[in-house]
Amino acid sequence: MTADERREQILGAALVVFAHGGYAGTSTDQVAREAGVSQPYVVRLFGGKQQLFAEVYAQACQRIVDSLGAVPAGPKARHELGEAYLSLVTDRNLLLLVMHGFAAGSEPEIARLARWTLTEVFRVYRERTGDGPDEAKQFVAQGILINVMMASDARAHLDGDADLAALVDCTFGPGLDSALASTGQRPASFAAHAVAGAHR
Amino acid sequence: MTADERREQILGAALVVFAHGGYAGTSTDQVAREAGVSQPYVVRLFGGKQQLFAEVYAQACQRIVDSLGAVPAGPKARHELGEAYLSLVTDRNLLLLVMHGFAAGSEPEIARLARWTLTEVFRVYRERTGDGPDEAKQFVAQGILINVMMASDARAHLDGDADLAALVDCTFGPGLDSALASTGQRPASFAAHAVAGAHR
DNA sequence: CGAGGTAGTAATCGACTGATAACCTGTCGG
DNA sequence: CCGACAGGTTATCAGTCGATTACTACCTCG
Repeated sequence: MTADERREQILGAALVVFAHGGYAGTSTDQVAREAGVSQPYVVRLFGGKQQLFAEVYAQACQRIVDSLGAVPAGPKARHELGEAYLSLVTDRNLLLLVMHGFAAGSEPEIARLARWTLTEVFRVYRERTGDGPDEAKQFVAQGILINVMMASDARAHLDGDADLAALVDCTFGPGLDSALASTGQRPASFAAHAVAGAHR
Repeated sequence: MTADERREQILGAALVVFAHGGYAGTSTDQVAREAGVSQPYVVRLFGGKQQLFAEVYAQACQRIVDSLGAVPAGPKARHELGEAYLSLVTDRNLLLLVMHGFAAGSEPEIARLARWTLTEVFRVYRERTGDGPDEAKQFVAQGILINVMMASDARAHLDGDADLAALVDCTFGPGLDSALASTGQRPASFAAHAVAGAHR
């Protein structure tokens, strides 16, 4: 296997384990085992744990921005951007990783990427829909709320809590269940997508 | 010093360092040094690192819910709840800790507290204002957006980025700067507040 | 064949971490 | 004075982690 392919494979593995444990809570050895390679190789390929995390996080942010950016402008853009986002958060690993990034305000580079992602989503929404800043802000806020609800696994704990159920109900609008029907942890298409994205 | 006083003092110190590094990224020794005691004492007082974090996190969630819960019902409730929240996030440590909790969906107990906090804010908002679920959801979403913007330090990075500036502008409504005028990292009143809150 | 580059691994190390055990110290009732 | 308990420390340990070094297997081109 070429080094580029390995890189993308390890990035995929790192997404899974970093999403679960965050940066500090995950060892390079866990990443290596998930990817099926040795731990020193992971370190050498990426130059260190920090750089590995930064690459994984940057790739995740890029995926979000790319996915929303692919929606064309027009009267249906509002609806399609919502659908695109719901389809993104179907990947729980992506979602959890983004959350970890939001909490890592201590690391300047990660915080920068977090700001960039928020700003891009805001900008793309305005550009594609023609809406004003307030509507765009509400789109972003709603997206983050969805993230938090998914991260804390709210949909699996509605039992007996009518308030939580009401919050979940109106957070995920209609058309949610269609998007979440296929909640496979890691979409089979991702590895292929990542490899295809490699530059060679 | 009484053990109860020490407990509250250490909880305050733990809030600061956990907010910065998260659970896994913070050692019990860092907590101990911040509190001015020895590391084994921290471990023994709380029974372990996990229990310490759980207590700190629970206290933080409680502070949020209590603060919003203190707002009386009435026509001005909408505005006062917003003000109360803005005043809460003035404490960057509280905010960052909550973010870390949102990202820690792996730990069931932390995720439970996160859900509980979201639900309580949602419930209290509806009860105090009489608004419907959609308005309450938007309040919650806006609150989390504020968290994320503060955590990623967006207000300090507006330079040259008109989109980010627009997002920040309409995220923090008017009356923000009054609330943030005193953005000391750790309000001087907090330590006293914590100690005063001890049950003795 | 053999030189050289590419893709990896095994072995190992120093630093750090959470936890435990044993010990110290002031104070207060009898 | 003295036991005893609450508050707190020093010393220490076993495990884990990120990183480095040195090695190996394989391919490819002259």
